[in-house]
Amino acid sequence: MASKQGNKADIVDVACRAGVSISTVSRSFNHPNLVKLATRKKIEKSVKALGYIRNRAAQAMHGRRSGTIGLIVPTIDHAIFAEVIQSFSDAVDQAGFTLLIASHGFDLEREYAVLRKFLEHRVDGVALIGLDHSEPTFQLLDQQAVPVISIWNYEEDSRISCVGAANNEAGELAARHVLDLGHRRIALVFPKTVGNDRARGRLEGALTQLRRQQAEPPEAWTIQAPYNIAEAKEACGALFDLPERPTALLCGNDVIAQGAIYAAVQRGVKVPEDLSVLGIGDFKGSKEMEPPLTTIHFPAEEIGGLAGREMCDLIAQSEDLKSTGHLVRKKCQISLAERATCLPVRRLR
Amino acid sequence: MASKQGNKADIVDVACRAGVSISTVSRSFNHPNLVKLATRKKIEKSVKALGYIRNRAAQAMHGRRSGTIGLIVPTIDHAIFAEVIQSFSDAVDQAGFTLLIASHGFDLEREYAVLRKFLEHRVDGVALIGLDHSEPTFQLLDQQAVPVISIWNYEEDSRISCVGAANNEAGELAARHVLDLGHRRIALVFPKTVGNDRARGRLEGALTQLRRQQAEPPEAWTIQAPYNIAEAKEACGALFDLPERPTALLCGNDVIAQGAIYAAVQRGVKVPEDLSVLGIGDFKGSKEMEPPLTTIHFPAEEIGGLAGREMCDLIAQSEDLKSTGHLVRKKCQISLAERATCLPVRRLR
DNA sequence: AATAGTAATGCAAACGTTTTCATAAAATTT
DNA sequence: AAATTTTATGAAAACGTTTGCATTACTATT
Repeated sequence: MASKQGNKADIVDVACRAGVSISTVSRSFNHPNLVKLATRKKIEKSVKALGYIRNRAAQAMHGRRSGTIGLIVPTIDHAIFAEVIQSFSDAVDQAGFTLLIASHGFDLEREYAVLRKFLEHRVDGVALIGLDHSEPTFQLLDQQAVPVISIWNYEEDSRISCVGAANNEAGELAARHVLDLGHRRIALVFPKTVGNDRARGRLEGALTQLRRQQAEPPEAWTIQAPYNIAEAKEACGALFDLPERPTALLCGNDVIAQGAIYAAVQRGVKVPEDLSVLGIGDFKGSKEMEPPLTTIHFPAEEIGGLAGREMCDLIAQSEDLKSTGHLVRKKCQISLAERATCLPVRRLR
Repeated sequence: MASKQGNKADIVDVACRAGVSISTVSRSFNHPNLVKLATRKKIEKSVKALGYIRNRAAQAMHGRRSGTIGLIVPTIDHAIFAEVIQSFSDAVDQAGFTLLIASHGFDLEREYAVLRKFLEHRVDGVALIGLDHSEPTFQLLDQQAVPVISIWNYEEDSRISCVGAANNEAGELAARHVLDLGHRRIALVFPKTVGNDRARGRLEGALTQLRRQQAEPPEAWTIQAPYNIAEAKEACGALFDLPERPTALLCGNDVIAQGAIYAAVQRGVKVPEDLSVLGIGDFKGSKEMEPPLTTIHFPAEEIGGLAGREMCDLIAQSEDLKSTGHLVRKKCQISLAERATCLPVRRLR
């Protein structure tokens, strides 16, 4: 009766009921080979009967790991991150970790606050999206010496370990493709780049490439839109309503591209005949769109999984603290996914 | 020097450096009004200097709350849940909680395992999606007497507290609409319903309504497709290739509807002229599609936010344990979002 | 049968906090 | 100026584990 009363069972209760000491109970969990099979059985029975659940908080207090990993993302509510979060989650889950997730809404100050909160919970490791973080964030990470990994971006001189792709390459690749198709009248739709190095890298890469070929777009053709269909559609609509229309549109990601295509359809602008549209990201469903979206493929699942496993490794290493603490960087390959929304320019008109 | 050495600062270190006892330091965090301003300043300075971060694990051990809430979802990688997860996260975040998230991939056994793991971490509350859970899950919840809430479904006789909408009503509403438009040749595309009461409710609601009007679809017209564009597109494509084609398509959610529309476009089947398509869910972007998707609106954000706040309330109540522990149920209203993918049947042909 | 070695267990200290109770100092009342 | 109340602080017990060390109970060796 007393056990049912919400006063949850305790290792002491388990020990009593099994007629052994608490040390033995603890050992039977952590080093089963050190306790006799018969005793283990007794303990197990007692655990079952009492509905005992171990208290990780108490374990964590012992300098043991908390068994948690903190993941801080700009937003959960997004095709972009959902996939990478899922695969990261699966990877660390497999290693027995529990995931703490928080979002900061692209606000680097909130990111810092969340990091602090995670540190209070004594997470064994921290994963961040991208490499753009506030100075206090870097310092805190450094000072607390917590294993940390950045997901999504690759940079050879990154300040922290990273697993991801080179966003500027994605931008270049995208620009090169439409350029190769003969386009010169090219417009750009990208989100705000402050605190978002993914977008910045892509934009810069694209711009570099365009400049190299004397095809830099006029100011009216480089517009801003956040990563959401509604606003992207609206922004692109305005672009299409301009007296001069580009022949190709480079979009910051696939969501923007989708918005752009909807805006085009709405106006009777035919994609790809009247307008080539290129996305970046290759989100789920982009391949199935009609027409299928030409885009730059990012191996989101691979990145998330790799990052998750790397995170676990980093944590394992930090355990035997002889670790030299050097950074690890993994670059994942991106590639052009040529589908149906881009056409050579000569076929136009 | 000793402080920088990874041997992280401790409340004792803080106390020493500030020249006060640890009790005072602890108090200055938890009951600031009980300690003199000057002392508090000293402590604060010491905290800053040492880079001290409180240890919630140690706090949690004291019977205090861990400050965490566990959220268990079928999958993160989904338009459906992303939105509700985000708003739930925001709500509990605002109350100072940290969110533990795990997914079970629509596997109720894994759900149980995850729940156990969360309980080991002594989460202050647990949120689940839907009301379909394994018996052991319910028992564990009950026995551990942890505040729990179910998100997404409303049922008046639910076994646990819930915040959500009535999925069968959504199904009925959807069916009624196409019926009202004069359709009789109606096909159904829904995901597997085992362990997914959202889908089951919707399907049953739709079927009930259709039967009521003698419009139950033939077996070949009730097909299965998971919640993902690629497979939905394929399944619907097969449906369209049948000798007889329905005039209306009821989809289990908006993702399936989108897949269906792509399959239609691919085959030159015009939506809505040749085929009316109705989604359920009203995901982000559904309104912006071309043509804009007619669907059943689910207030995902409202549900997530409400659930988050309710979760916090539940936790607060469980604190003063005089709480009678009665369930709370909140029903959110769904509604038909009439847009452009459904047309009255007489206009066909 | 005595001895050494090993396997299984228990005792008690530690982990980093919070909190109750006691005490000292300051402010208020008489 | 003494007595009382209030405010600020400290000492120590508690929370639920793990683990090093000590002890006891077996097994194998001589």
